[in-house]
Amino acid sequence: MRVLIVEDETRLAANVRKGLTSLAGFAVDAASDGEEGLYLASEGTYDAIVLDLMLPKMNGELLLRRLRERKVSTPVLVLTAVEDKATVVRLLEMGADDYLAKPFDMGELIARVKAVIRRNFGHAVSVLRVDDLELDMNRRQVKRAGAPIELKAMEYRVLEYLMARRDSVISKSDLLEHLYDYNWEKFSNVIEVYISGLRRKIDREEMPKLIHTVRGHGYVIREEAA
Amino acid sequence: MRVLIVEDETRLAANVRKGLTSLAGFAVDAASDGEEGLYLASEGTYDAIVLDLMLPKMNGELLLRRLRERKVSTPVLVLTAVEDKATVVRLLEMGADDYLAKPFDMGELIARVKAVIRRNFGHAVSVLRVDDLELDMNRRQVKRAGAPIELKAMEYRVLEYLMARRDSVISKSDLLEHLYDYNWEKFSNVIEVYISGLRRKIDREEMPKLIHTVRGHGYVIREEAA
DNA sequence: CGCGGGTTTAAGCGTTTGTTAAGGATCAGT
DNA sequence: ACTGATCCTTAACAAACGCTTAAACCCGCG
Repeated sequence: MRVLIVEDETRLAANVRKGLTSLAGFAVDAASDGEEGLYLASEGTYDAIVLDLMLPKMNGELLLRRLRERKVSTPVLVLTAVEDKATVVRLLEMGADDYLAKPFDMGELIARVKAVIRRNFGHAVSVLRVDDLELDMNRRQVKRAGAPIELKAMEYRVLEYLMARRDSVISKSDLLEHLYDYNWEKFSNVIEVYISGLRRKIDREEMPKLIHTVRGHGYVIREEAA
Repeated sequence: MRVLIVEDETRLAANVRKGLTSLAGFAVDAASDGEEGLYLASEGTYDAIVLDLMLPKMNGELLLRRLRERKVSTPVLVLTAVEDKATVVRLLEMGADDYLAKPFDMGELIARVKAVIRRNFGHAVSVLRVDDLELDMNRRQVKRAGAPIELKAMEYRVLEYLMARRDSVISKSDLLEHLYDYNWEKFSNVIEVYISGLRRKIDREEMPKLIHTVRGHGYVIREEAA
């Protein structure tokens, strides 16, 4: 998962970034003012945006409006300085997905960000399931047929993204975009290496294969029907 | 997707082409001077244009102006040699969609190109339907009568193009133009081969035929009325 | 400063795909 | 029905693609 933070207080932004990367395993980009934030957010490659309201150059409310005008539907979690009912209602109507009053607890922020992402992908619960394979997004734990499986951080992230979009074919560049920060891609076969590792651990021996490659397109995770 | 590069440094152009084709899977044409660039761009068949400012015969700024005068709205990403605020602002007002200062990271260029294309398309409807045949552009999945169908990359692209223009007769050269780079005047029967493959998978047995050939003109995909 | 895990790059190898080519089938005009 | 043109299908092969393994790299920690 890839998250954008739009926040001018660099101290706070650094904390949030640290929390989201180390605790949630997300790729995080940060923008320090409204214009840069809108610019990055417009690319539409993020799975969620954490948006402060008080910002230089363009305030968060305007940013959100512009973003929705541009038909970017990335879920947005708003950080408000004070509990201002009217503002909050307006923001939610404008397309914000959740809000959090400062000062907030880091654990709660992480939980909320995960929640909006989950909702956006269309499942309310935090356990993703495909056949007898399950992935608990909160505990960061994976099981196949009840047996726990140890994954490296990157393997987990690849699997999580594939499972969040089960039944859809995900291209390698799509995966790269959502697993790494920075706005660029790599000439590399990392993804293939991780897929290889995942298969060794998940689709082993005589079990039905869940990770399928669609040559020329990408990968899907799905239970084989026919 | 089809992208035009207007750049006189052939070395750079070759790199960009390689990146866009191999990583993003786009078809790429290149023009080495402004006049040729404007000529090709005016055809309006591109999904994005990468435009250098310093060019022989006609500079990029003029090219962009002419292009917009002609009401061609293809998104344009400008490559500037130096970070010159005034120029950049003028270009953006003139209808450029993004810019990148040289030297740039290849991955970043690719990401930006994809971003402008995404923005331009909005989140258009992504599932095409003809009778009981459906093609989901997001999932890259094709079904007939509910049953999923496996297609090769090229077969998929042919089908996608035909379905996007359902009910109109598409000539073979039209298909070739959209599936390959510009300089494709070779005699070839590739299209016939793909159509053959598609029929075997889609119009099978006793199902009503959806892919029709119009002798001397091309192919149509439509549900047979009479 | 070296160790160790995780991450990334690089290279070899087997498989699939894109493309060409050739022969058969079908169509339209005579 | 004959003929030339157009289209369909199959087979073949080089190139592209994806998988795997091993080695290089990186970074935190002792």
